[in-house]
Amino acid sequence: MTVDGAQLWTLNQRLLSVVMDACTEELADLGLETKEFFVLAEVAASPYPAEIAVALLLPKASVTVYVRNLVAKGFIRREIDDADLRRHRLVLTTEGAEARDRALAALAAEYDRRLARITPQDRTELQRILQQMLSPG
Amino acid sequence: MTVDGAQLWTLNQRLLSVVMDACTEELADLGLETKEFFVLAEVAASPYPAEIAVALLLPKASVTVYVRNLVAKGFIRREIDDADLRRHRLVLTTEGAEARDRALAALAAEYDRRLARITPQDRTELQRILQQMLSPG
DNA sequence: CTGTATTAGTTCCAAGCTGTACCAGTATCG
DNA sequence: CGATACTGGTACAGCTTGGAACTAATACAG
Repeated sequence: MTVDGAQLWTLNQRLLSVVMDACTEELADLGLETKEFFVLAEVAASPYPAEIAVALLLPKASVTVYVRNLVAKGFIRREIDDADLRRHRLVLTTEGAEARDRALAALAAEYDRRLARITPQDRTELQRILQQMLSPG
Repeated sequence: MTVDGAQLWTLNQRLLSVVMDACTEELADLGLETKEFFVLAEVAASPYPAEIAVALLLPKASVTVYVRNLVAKGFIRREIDDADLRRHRLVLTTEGAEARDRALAALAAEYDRRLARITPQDRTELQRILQQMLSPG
């Protein structure tokens, strides 16, 4: 018998909601809104607003807002890209990198609380499966 | 711990975003906003607004709006609960059930497109793992 | 009964998000 | 070079969202 995709999806969806909800307060303590955190965490991999928008499936206008906030909070810094003067290269500040790491740790801790219920073997399994499902194509 | 919880979380999060984004248009064709769909899909299991709010981690005020829209679209109907006159028992209309099923099918199709990359064995595996992680505690 | 506390659902309005229009810099073509 | 098309980022107006206050029904104590 095949596993029901919709059911599986709902299950997964709910899991992520619950974990994120549990972390919202800790993120706030670090001075981060949920959406802002996602942007902050993406800066290292995608240092330009346009790239972040694509990576996170967010409208450009929204990224503008989150970046503005993150700059105001001193978590990131804008630099002008010498190669393309329209671009704002985003750079993590020391505080930004620290906040991001702490936020990721908090998230991992909560997720780990869930992961702890399954065996290490299952965790490796899970990672492999998700990676496979997410791979481009 | 060999598997990084934060990484795993991000992976999973991204997968769900991508799948949901891919379905948004199809849901719109059915006359459903994304959030409305979640409410519609929950009505059968949680027939009262307050229950839906708890189940979906949504504020009551938001549920009010989505329910209003779903009623206006003819997907659900309000009935007064004889046992408790404050309560609005929500009932799926025929159109509502049909729209929900089609939406779920679209979602499952997209998720299946991803699931198709892994073996049936892995799917069962995945379901078991997620269920375990989500179980109350 | 009356008074107090609790719960279901709504309304109000402030805060948040995003589509659209826009400006500035780049690329290409003649 | 000048015209046209495109891309990066921002501004703003309009819609969506959700916290707080509110109303109506229930529960229960005295």
